[in-house]
Amino acid sequence: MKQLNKELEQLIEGALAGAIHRGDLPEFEIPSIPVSPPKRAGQGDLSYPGMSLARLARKNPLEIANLIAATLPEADFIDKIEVAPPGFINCFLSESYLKGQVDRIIAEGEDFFQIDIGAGQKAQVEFVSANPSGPITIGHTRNAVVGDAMARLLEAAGYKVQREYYYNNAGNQMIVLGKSLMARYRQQLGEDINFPADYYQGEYLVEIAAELAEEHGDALKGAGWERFKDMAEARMFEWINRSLAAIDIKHDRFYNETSLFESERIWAVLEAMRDRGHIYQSPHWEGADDEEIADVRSKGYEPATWFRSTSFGDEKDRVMVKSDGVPTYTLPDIAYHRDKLERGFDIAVNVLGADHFSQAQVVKHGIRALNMDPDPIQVIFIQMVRAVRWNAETGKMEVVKQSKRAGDFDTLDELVEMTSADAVRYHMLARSPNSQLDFDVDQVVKQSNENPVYYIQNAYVRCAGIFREAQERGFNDDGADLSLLGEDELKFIRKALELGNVIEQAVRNYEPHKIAFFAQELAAVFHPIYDKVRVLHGEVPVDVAAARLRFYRAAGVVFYRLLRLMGMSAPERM
RNA sequence: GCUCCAGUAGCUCAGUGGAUAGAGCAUUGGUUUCCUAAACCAAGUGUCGCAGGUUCGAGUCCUGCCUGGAGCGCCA
Repeated sequence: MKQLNKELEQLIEGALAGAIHRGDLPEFEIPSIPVSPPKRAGQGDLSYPGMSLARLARKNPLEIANLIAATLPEADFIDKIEVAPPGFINCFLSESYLKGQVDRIIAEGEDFFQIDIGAGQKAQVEFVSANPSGPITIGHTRNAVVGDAMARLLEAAGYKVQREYYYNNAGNQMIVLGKSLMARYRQQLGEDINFPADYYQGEYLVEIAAELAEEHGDALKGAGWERFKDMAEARMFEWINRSLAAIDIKHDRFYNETSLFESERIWAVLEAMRDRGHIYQSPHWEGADDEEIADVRSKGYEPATWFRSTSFGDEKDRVMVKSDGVPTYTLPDIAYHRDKLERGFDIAVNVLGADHFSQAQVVKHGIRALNMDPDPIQVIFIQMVRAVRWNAETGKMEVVKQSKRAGDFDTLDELVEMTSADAVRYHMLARSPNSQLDFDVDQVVKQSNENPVYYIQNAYVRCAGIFREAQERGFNDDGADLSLLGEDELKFIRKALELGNVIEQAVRNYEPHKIAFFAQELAAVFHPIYDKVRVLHGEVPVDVAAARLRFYRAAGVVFYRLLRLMGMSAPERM
């Protein structure tokens, strides 16, 4: 389906080129100025600010606008062009074109506004990537929802998309996880043993230990922490997948951090960086001040392996391999991203918590140090999530304390249990990733008109309801004459046709939340029409009813598409 | 101290350098012989954190400052 704003931009640019060619305007490079829907009625459906050209064309903006309007070629979607001071060119869409879109929408179905800015290029979205040491938390959930929506939008924009989870199953944390489970298991067997403060404290390890004791009795008594690590990891992996599946999220690939160790790729990466002169051995980094040096001395460190990331603009150099010979998290992370780029992704979106900002910068420096272009790596930083709740006594929003007491929650599982997968997805998505998110527990729990989740889904339900009823009455939209549609229906079509641009903006700016706001806006256009524009009613002539039924068929298609883009279900009934 | 994010209606937040700044919730009043009222209609609320600057035009861009959050580890 055409993106009308793009079409109009091209027509205007063509008209400008013609005017320059004829000498009506002086020679200048035509800038790309976006056409957008104006805010007010009477200003048309698409608007181009001709004033932007005044300086370049050295001409009165109104004159320029008039010149363009007069020479703009005809197009099937344009009804008329008006010029408004100080220099807007307002385009009114043709009614017959709009009415015809109803059939186009139905024909495209689930591919409604499948655009092609990706042109089949390979894109990857790496998201969640939570450490397998505990359940998916409310923070991971936001990451999951944003990442999956981004993947769906990239698909809608014509990219081939792979969803990947970087599975941090290497490093000290996994050792601690294994030892924690081992200690819990022994406690289950009745041993009175110390459980250190730096072990994983969560109740879930106690539960797993209890299951192990049930299954194996004391048969695992002599097993080492490695065995417990493997069992803990397997359970965590299964748990994480189950939690994510509950909100309809599935990764195509889990990329194990350990594979980078086993294949020795991390060492290859380190050597490649060393060959280019970015690696050195030292007890402290080259730019360390006296205080840092004194600190290092007091700790008695042997020399470590440093990456001179300051060459790429970093504020200090970073340790790649600790003095005990164990790599930091950063080295495999760089190796991982090199691998991503070598797999040939044109876009590699990385959804990360804002607390990973510095780390992501270092990885990009590392990629540059390998003489590779980090440009395909695009990072969406997600700001913090807090669960909040209205306190009627203080009259303020309050942060919900994370606790296991009834009513409070801090995991995805509990969140879904208290609300619903759809509610979680919508509310986590309907916010700019750059904004901190206050997740209002009570509002999400409410299943009423106070909740935009159901407002949007109900639009689809209503479309489905009309069809159910029509079918029962033996009525259909065969041979519908779309010219019988009225201004209300056209209003919906106009809004629905903005979807292509919404998808493009969301993809180009890596802002998947835009789709959630658009869905809400479109539902707000739909519901008043539903109340007003009846199909199965005695006073509606049969031919008009058929046209309207076809319209609601198209509306249903659009809402289905939107709900799927957000990863939400499209129920036929509430 | 440095870096990043945010500050817009009572609350939670949208807002492509364009026209008279928007939505949901909350508040108030109304609507159903008709496809599910989880809906609709109507009403009110703004120093867009502050001060400068750029521009024909700034909530949006630049500079400085204030407030809140995140980061600045031989953790992952």
